[in-house]
Amino acid sequence: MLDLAFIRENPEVVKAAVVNKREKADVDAILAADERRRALLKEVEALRAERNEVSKRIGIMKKKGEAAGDLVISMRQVGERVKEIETDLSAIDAQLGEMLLWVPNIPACDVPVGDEEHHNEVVRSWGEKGKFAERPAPHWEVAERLGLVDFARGSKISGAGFMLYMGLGARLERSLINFMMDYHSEKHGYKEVLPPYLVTRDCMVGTGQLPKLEEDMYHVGSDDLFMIPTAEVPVTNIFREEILSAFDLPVKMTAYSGCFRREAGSYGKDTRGLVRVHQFDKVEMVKIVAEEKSYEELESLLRDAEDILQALGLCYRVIKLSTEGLSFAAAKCYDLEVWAPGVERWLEVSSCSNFESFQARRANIRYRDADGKVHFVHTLNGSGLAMPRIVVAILENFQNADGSVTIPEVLRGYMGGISKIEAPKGA
RNA sequence: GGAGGGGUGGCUGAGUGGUCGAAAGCGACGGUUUUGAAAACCGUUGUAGGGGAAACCCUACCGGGGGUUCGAAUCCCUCCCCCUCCGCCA
Repeated sequence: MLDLAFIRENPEVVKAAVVNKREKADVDAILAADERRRALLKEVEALRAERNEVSKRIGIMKKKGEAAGDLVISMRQVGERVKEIETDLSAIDAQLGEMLLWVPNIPACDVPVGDEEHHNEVVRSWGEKGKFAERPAPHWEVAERLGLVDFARGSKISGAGFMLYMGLGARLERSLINFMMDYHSEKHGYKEVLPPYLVTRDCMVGTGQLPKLEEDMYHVGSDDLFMIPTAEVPVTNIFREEILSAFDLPVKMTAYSGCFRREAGSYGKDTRGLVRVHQFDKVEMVKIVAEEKSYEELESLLRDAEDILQALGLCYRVIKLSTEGLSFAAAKCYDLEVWAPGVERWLEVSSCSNFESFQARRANIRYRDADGKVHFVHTLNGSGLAMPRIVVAILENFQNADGSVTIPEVLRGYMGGISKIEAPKGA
């Protein structure tokens, strides 16, 4: 959410953000509602001031045993008028609040304007695309041959897009989670968190998934709870409605969670394999920082995510997203894309974003500086990383001519010491 | 799920219709004193919105929402959360 006073004073900046992000918020309607709201407020506050003052006098008169009937009657009328205005005011407040929830964050000034295809920027890349004698098999073939994922039975249990990992496939997934969690908590100094997977509507509004993305979310109607699409939601909302001390900042947290996405409207794209699924595992990093530090913290967050890819020995590139690629809530975002030779594509495995105070305003997360002044925090998060596509990259990059897959060295301790996944005997 | 008890400022906690944004204590901050510190003493100490050039003024907020009343932290309704006991359960 943007500061209403900021919108009032910089309507052109906000309108440009709406256009550049291809959003639909009506800034002029917001300004009109804001003006109307302030006029009503002025009126009702004057009436309330009068009523407060006279009511005080009535109390004193009654205590002395004096009659106050006339004053009571006239205040009854004032009260009725107050109630009328309050009704109008709460209608306009609700309307204004709803409109504000649809205003996107403003892209940072160094974010390229335009569509993703032409204006995303490759910032750097790391590693080499592996060389293969012939085109490597896509991961679903590797996974099936080695008995790592049972796609058919996953669909039988839960429908298309739900994965059933088996044997060493399940072990590989768990190893990756543990490896990443250990790395971020031990080497990068993040506090480990294990959050709930179901959150309230307020949390979803707080981090900006709602109202815009409601149809992409799994919703438990009987309790009005949402399955989290990312651990970002519960973890960022840990400090919702709180005022932190400047001395507690930066807060750095890392969390593993299942992530649940309906992916409505994306049928037909990436329907095979592990690239786009309804439920997946992800290790997330969240930072809560003072505003002057947030861009610095974004760069270090990005490096923390890159470290994982480098440790796994996977070739990747860093993309700075253009305005149209930015999510609704982000001011700036880097994507990490890993090379997958079997599907011959770069796959997004992390988004590292700075939300500035956008989420903090929605979730009301603030901090008190050394002088006692209260400010909104800046929030950031980044995947560190999303599992399924890392499994894709491992299976496709590290497959051998004999059909086996070599396990990256950093995972071997987590995999019970084995260095290769081989086809089950007799298969 | 049932029965009972609670939710008040950074914390503890008083307040059951009127001058209460809220006693008291603790903590924090500033000052006096001290070589320095502690103690003692004095003072300050919530958030947000609106108005104003400013000093400052007004309004709202005692878990959330609604109601009664001239007036609500206080009475009523409703929802949420916490505690105790019972039930159920991985």
